Amino acid sequence: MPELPEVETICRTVAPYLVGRRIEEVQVHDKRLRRPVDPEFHEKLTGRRVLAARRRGKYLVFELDGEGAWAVHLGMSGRLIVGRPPQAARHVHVEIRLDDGGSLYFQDPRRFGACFLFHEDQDLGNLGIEPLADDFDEAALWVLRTAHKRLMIKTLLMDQRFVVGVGNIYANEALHIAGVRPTRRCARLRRREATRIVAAVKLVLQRAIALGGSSLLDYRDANGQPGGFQRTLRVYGRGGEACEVCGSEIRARTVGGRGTFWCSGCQS
DNA sequence: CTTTCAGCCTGACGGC
DNA sequence: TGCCGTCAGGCTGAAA
Repeated sequence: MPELPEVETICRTVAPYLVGRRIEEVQVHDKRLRRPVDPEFHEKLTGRRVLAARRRGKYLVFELDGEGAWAVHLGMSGRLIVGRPPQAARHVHVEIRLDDGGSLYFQDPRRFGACFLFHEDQDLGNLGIEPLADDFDEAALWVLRTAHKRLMIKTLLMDQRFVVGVGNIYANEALHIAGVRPTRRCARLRRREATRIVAAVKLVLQRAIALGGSSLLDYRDANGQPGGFQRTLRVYGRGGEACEVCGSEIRARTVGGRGTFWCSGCQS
């Protein structure tokens, strides 16, 4: 499930293959993504040169010569694969050939992803603060919590309009590190806790990027998960187990339709 | 305006 | 072995 660290890692690993290259050929095999692929996508992309690769929230953005940029969202199950076609060639929806003979494949079994051309970043939607940027600090989180006092803190962290890139897994993990229950209403947050949450979000994302860097490019892993990351999970998916920090039981419930986990001992 | 929630989709997994 | 039901999750758009 690509969240910020996975998208960041993919961005870094794909960039050397794409940046500077001209797109020679585009084949769209299946337009039926979450956001249907523009019928003219292949015409509009063919012949363009990729000038840069960057990430905005969970979007990969490839700057192109001429007007506009190309965005890829991986949804739940999307992958970008460079080099050879994926071993299981099913669900490869977009295939791109570059001027150096290289290829890029967009594969997405669940088709929750997106692949489109756009002009301004705001066309990507109303996206919030980048959590790893300096402007995501205690003061920024405090402003958000004050504007949305009734929301649960986990819901706030996961809402892309407020903070981008933090998905379900990292929201759960960050709040465990911060010692704050996911169900806590923003109104009842203390300033000190906001500080801890900011630090925990940054920590968990940076740690995941560090772990994700090695195993993403070849995608041998059946799930495309960054190697080693799952072993570091402290609460996610561990409902009923004992917390490794304090031994208390890890609780589980649904918050906003998402699996939510916290330690009954070290999160208050 | 804000907040909630069903629905999109396939693969994995458990039960029988 | 295989069939069936359930669940997972990011995001959208409609409803409350």
